[in-house]
Amino acid sequence: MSEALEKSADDRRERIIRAAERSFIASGFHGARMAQIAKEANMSPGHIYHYFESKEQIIAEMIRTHFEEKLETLERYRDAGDKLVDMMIENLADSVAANTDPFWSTLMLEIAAEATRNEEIAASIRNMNAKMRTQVVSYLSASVKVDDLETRLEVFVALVQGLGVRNIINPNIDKEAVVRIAREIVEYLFRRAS
Amino acid sequence: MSEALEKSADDRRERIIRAAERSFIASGFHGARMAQIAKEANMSPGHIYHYFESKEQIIAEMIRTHFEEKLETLERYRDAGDKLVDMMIENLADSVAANTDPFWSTLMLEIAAEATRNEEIAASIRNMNAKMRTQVVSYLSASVKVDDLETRLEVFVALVQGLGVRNIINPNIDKEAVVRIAREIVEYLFRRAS
Amino acid sequence: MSEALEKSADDRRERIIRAAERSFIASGFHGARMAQIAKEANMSPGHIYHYFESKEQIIAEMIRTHFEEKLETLERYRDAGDKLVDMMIENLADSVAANTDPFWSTLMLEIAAEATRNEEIAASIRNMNAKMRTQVVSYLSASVKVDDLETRLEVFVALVQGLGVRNIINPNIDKEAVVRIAREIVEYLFRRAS
Amino acid sequence: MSEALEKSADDRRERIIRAAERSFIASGFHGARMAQIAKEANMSPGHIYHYFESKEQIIAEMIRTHFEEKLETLERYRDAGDKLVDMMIENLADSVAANTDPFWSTLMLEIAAEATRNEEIAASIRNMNAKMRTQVVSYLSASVKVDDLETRLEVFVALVQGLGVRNIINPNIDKEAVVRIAREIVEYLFRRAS
DNA sequence: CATGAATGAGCGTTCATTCAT
DNA sequence: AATGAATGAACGCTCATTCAT
Repeated sequence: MSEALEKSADDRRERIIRAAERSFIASGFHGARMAQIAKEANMSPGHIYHYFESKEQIIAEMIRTHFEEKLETLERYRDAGDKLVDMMIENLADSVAANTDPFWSTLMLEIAAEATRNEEIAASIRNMNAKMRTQVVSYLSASVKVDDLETRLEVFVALVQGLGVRNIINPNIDKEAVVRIAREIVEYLFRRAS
Repeated sequence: MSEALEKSADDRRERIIRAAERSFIASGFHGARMAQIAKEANMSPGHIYHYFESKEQIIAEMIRTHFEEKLETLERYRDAGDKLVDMMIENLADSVAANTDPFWSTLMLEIAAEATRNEEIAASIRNMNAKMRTQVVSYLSASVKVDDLETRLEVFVALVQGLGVRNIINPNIDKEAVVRIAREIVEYLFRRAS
Repeated sequence: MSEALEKSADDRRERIIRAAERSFIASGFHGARMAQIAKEANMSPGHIYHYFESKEQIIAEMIRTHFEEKLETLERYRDAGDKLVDMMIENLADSVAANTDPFWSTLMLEIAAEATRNEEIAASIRNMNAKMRTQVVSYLSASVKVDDLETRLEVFVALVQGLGVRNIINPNIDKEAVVRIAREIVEYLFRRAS
Repeated sequence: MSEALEKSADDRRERIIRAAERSFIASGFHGARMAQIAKEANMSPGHIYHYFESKEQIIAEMIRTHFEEKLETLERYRDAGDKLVDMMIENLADSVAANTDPFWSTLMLEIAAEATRNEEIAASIRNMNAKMRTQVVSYLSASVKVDDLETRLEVFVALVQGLGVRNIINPNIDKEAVVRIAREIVEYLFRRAS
């Protein structure tokens, strides 16, 4: 019973976070109203406070959840060995698609903007980003032998995330063409370099 | 006299926009209070409404002003001819520095986020961005003979702006190393391609 | 069985009232939360509503209980006869102590304040106070022969309860010295007068 | 101009405090709603916050104002010399009337109750009460030569304030008769003692 | 009988905007 | 033109009460 209840409580938290996410995407962290989130979560505003202490906490937890999911996604590259760059190139279309997804890119924008304002969240993001970077660098370093690997990775991530921002400003970019070019850049960054 | 007054009114609008910009950078579009903007502009809150109809309008106008300035900046590349890519490469350190400047990148984030919420602003941004793209493409097309030039330009801009976002999440990136790598990417995009 | 259940129900009501009393003393009528009362009563918040219709009703009943207990206490003076004033003087230290007890005086304050707001409670208090006064007057009239006995009693009660209020404002009063003086006032009120 | 403005601001604060006082008497500190206070003050809720930081601050300031007024009232006894006790006896009817005034006694109740909950206010009240006590003791000590003067004063104040509380519980007390008896108690406390 | 999850009205407070001067 | 006092709608959040189990 206790376990069932716990699961249920986790479900509720999950539901609230997902509802909040939708609201945040639609209205921004500040524009999203607790009433709106409650409605999205099929819940009364008051009840949300059984699971979260404040709107602020929901934002923080949603961000954490997002990064954790990203981190898990990286696991699939763990045992790629020297096929990692191949995989990256193969998956590049997916990566670009994911980053230019209007929902995700909007959310990333909100998160980054929040980080410039809220030091607690900034610290948490820096920390989680460092974990991800360390992980990917460790995977890559097996096959990519360059001393500026971290910088190259940062450039790669900047490119992909930058495409997300550009897609907001100009949604007409030819994604296929972009992927074609990006692929060659990845080759340059992680293959010709090795 | 009428002209003097008009000029004075423009000065006031300009002063308000600059004040708003500082406030927006410090607190975000939503977080900036009209009272704060008024103080920055050395003006009473009420008086701002002689020059702007709403905070929303100030935001819109500030964004427009920003893009206009960017557009003007591009003018200096007008007569570069086939030296344009050289110039871009030469100026890359400055471009990266400008885009990773916390003030500017924060503002860019706010602007992009606002565009996802406010269709009027989104349209205006798309329009001004198209102008800029057209201009740069026309400059570049003289020396860079590729059929996917627009896409390459988009990739370049994504990279540089992406570095701005990354710099918020990870302010420790080695900018010199980044510029070194970015330079080679620009070479690849616009030179080897030619 | 029905009787056992009834008794049990009364026990529960009693337990709730005691729990409420503790909460009211700690936080005031308004400040005490139903959740807090429920916790004190080792009961779920919802279950309290099987025994009381509302928080308001708990307050009313708690006040009634208090006065009933006071009334019962007075019984011990019933057969004092002409020793009653002696007893009052003897017990004065205890009376002062009881009235300056922070718990009781806080509660008295809350009750009096509530009476100024809630006519139903005010009426109930007036009624129970009248009963007490009648009782004490009847006991006293045996030995104290004055025509303004009721007034003298009221003055006495005012003094003792007033000490309770003063003790909140100035907790450093020398209670022994106060009792010494109060004793002489009681003598004056009920003895020299006789 | 600056002085006129300042005066006006003080007027507003005064008006708010008076409005709050009426609301507090009617509904208690907690029961009184800012909207109600605003209405009483002929002001919008928002505007109150130009003059006070919070409801809490209004309460604190109202209490302070009250004590200051009381303190000023005491000034008239400053030069009474050995006529002071005569004056006290003469003014007793007024003192009792003032203390049994439903508005004042209700407010005193709220203040005392608040002091049991809010240490900041408790400290402020203790402090202001000490000032008043010191002042009256200094006036009285000229003519009343007893070593327990402070205690006697405390007993006197307890009696008069206690009558205020009693008057809430039993509004039918014969005030004239009470004053007659109280007068003799005052004589006993401050005259026979000398 | 008993729980505690769930509700939603209503609170104190903020702030873009308006208005009197 | 210019001020800043004034407005009031709307927010995040609380908590007495109800309801599903």
